[in-house]
Amino acid sequence: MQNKPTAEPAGADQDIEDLGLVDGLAQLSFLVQGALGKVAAEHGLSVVQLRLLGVLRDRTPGMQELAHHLGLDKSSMTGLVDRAERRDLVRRTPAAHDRRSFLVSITPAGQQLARQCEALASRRILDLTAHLTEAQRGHLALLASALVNHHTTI
Amino acid sequence: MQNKPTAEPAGADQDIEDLGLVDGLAQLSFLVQGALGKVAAEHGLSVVQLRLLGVLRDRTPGMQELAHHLGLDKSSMTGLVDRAERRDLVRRTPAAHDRRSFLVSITPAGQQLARQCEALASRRILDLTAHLTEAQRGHLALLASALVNHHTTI
DNA sequence: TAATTTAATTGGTGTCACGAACTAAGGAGT
DNA sequence: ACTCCTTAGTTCGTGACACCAATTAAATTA
Repeated sequence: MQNKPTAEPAGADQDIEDLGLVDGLAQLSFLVQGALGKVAAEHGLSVVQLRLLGVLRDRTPGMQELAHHLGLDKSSMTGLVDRAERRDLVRRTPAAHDRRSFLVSITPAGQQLARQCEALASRRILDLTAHLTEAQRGHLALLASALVNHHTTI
Repeated sequence: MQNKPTAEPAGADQDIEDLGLVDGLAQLSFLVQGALGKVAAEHGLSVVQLRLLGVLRDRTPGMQELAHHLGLDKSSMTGLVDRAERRDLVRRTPAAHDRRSFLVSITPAGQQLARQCEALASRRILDLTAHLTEAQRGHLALLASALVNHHTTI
């Protein structure tokens, strides 16, 4: 997931080693997570908190639902939301029809922070792709979207 | 980083929303990290440990160097290598020319575990891209490689 | 040799993740 | 109504991780 395997015959553009799909995506994900991590850190957040805010931009799910969406255990959510709530980034609202459950929503402060992080993240991720051509960036965006869409739709 | 922005005019293939480069890559990275996390978990590892083994497949760096490569603080490395060493996945060898430093290398057990995880990770990541065409997979691999190569070369 | 830099560790704090056990509320079935 | 079971969320205990600041020991420089 991290090494440079046997070099390919000859790179078309420059000396680009084809890492293969698996290593390529794995390492790409580390790069992106690193970038997001830095952005989050600059605002005193963790990647998970940042992701939480991102999720809540257009949703107001219950704890359970949120846990499922983030791929976390429900017990992990309690602490996550607790910490975010303590910073006034997020709010728990009693659900209308079920006195056991809460709806988690983002606060104005949370929205503002999220927007700041987004802007920064955009710049950082664009930096990551700075050496790609505009066409390549577009292509990459489409391929990533295609992949992601499929797996969030399901 | 997580929402579905304004839909594009009309998807070429199917109803693919273009998330844009930033959201697309961010969400893709979450998917990939999730997949790697599951693979690691199935073998009692964390993503970081798995990555550590990956790095050591073709390197024998010092602690410092390793920390830099993983983007971690040197103090984080001590614990990381400690835990891996405790499981006999990794070994500290005194460096030849500097009695302060150690070279970290992977053990046979570590290599074996790494290979198992690689195989599993390959399958899982291929599953992620199952609905892409072979050409798209190839393209994605090349774009990811181009991006990654640039940022590990620098 | 003395002063500085470097490699790594230690100790302290906080985040995050999980599983197991628990509380409280909703629903089923009788 | 009244058990029985499921569901939503929390609590508790444990461990991995990550950082910073401070420390030790070796190497380097002056």
